[in-house]
Amino acid sequence: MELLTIGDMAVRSGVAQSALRYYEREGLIRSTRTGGNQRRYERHELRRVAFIRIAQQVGVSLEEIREALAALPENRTPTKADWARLSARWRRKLDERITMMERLRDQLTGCIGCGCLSLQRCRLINPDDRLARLGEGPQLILNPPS
Amino acid sequence: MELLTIGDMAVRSGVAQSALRYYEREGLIRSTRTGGNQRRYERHELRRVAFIRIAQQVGVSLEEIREALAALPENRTPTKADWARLSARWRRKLDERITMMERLRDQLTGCIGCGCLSLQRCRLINPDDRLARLGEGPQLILNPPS
DNA sequence: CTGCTAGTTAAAGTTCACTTCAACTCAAGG
DNA sequence: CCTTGAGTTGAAGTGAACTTTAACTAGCAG
Repeated sequence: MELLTIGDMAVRSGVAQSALRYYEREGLIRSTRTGGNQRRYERHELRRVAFIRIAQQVGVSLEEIREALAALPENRTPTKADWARLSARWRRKLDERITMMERLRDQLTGCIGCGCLSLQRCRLINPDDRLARLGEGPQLILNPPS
Repeated sequence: MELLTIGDMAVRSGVAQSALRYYEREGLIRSTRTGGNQRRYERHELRRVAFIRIAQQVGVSLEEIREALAALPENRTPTKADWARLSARWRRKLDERITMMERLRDQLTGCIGCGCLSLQRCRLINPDDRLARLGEGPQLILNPPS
């Protein structure tokens, strides 16, 4: 089995056929066509789909994922090195997101102690007036300092 | 300033007025009305809004948040203890979510080494055939064992 | 009273990520 | 040749979480 049908892709990736067609329309994955106009996928497209689903779990939009995948070569099958680069970048995104959630958790824990949870007013969520210039809302959580 | 107008709420919570009205329609927050039919919010409603936004950051739907907030008393201003109970439950949700993202990160890191990312086929994402009966897709990530 | 700002409503519109539908084609088996 | 199963399309529908719009009212300064 050289190329995969859309049915194969759906079963092996756990993603609905309609979603795969949608991803293709949105430029996230690609396929060639048979004489009878049916899609055929190279096996490495499964990795793209895997990457898409993993990135979605992290809360990344399809638009951002599309941009990230654009870093992969158009004309040749991506190598391990190509995927490694992409995955390393993504690992950083994941780390940032985990850090943000840990901060959120720690602040919530703090708020259990003080009984607050009052956004701007709460020194645990917004401990520094300096943050005020960044805008309204719980800045430390929404726009964490990098 | 005893009660807050919707404008005050919007500024102090960083949430648009239209969103506040929406939350009220959906039963997430409450207000009283003036003689002229304008909304007036008690200050503790700011905490509800804070909680809503924090929970959303964790990826919880408004429906789930509504159910959680239902644990707060209807007839009296929530006490520190009320908020502490709610926050403690939420902390558990946050911990679970963080654990899931750490697993995701570690698996992605593993895949940088092996260059894979092939869903079912990848032993790092789906290391045990036993998982197959749970359905298609990268089960370890989508339905992590509790 | 005139303006002006801040608030009210119901209803319609928006974005994202898909799914569903209707009508159609293609390839293989009997 | 006929049926069946898998595939195709564009268009419309879905649900979540809001936002926008239009037409209206309330409260206050001058």
